[in-house]
Amino acid sequence: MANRIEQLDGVFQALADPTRRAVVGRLGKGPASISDLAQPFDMALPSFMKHIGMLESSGLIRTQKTGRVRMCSIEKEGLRLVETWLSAQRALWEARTDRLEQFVTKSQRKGSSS
Amino acid sequence: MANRIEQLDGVFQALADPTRRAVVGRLGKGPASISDLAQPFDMALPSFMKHIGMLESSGLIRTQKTGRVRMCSIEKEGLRLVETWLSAQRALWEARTDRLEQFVTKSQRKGSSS
DNA sequence: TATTCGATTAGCCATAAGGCTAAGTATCAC
DNA sequence: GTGATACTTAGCCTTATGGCTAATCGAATA
Repeated sequence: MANRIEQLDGVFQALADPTRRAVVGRLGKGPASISDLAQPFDMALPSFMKHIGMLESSGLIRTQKTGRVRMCSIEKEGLRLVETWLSAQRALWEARTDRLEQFVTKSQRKGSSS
Repeated sequence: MANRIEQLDGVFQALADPTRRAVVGRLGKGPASISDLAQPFDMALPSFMKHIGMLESSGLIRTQKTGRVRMCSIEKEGLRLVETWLSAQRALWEARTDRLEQFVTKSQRKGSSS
């Protein structure tokens, strides 16, 4: 599973657009069809479809076509990747909070101000 | 604070690149100069500087020049934005886990894998 | 069966991203 | 004050992103 890292690229990239984050937010409340999802956005359908495509290929959502309707739902594992990465970062910087704290405390004794 | 949303664009965009995530990871362990940070990457300095620029303008890192050296450090508030957004999403989908669970279970019978 | 409706494909366009080289600026070390 | 060091600026290139229109395809429906 070395491609976890590459998948993170896609997930973050997908989340870097407000339309796509809104879609993720909407799908967080429950599945919806493409046109349901597209309706709030002032955008041509093909443009919107590109967003859906990026969300799906990044693994943030899942879609399935039934008849002529394509239903979309959230894929929890997508956001979980982000959570995992984020936890790792937090772990890093919290591991050195003590040292930093000491440094800052020392510095403030000499320089004061805020 | 309506621009929180726009700032999220930048933060996610910044994190969508492995070089930049690596820099964030490195800075999580402590501050470093530009050339220290650049050294592990096989990339011309100006290219690397663009990454630093994006990280800084997104609010993920802070930099400060002293003499001819520019020191970079992590800006915790940047990643905190992501954490906040992520919590909001989790809150959404956990509020309806039961219904989702049923839908997902059905859908997964047909597709998905890995 | 003819229409309409939901989605898709194909192509175009402008801008941004991510890389490069070459040349410039400002310290710092001699 | 010469030269090395650490960035910075300017400009170029290629590919990706995010938008559009027009035309197509396959269900559903009248």
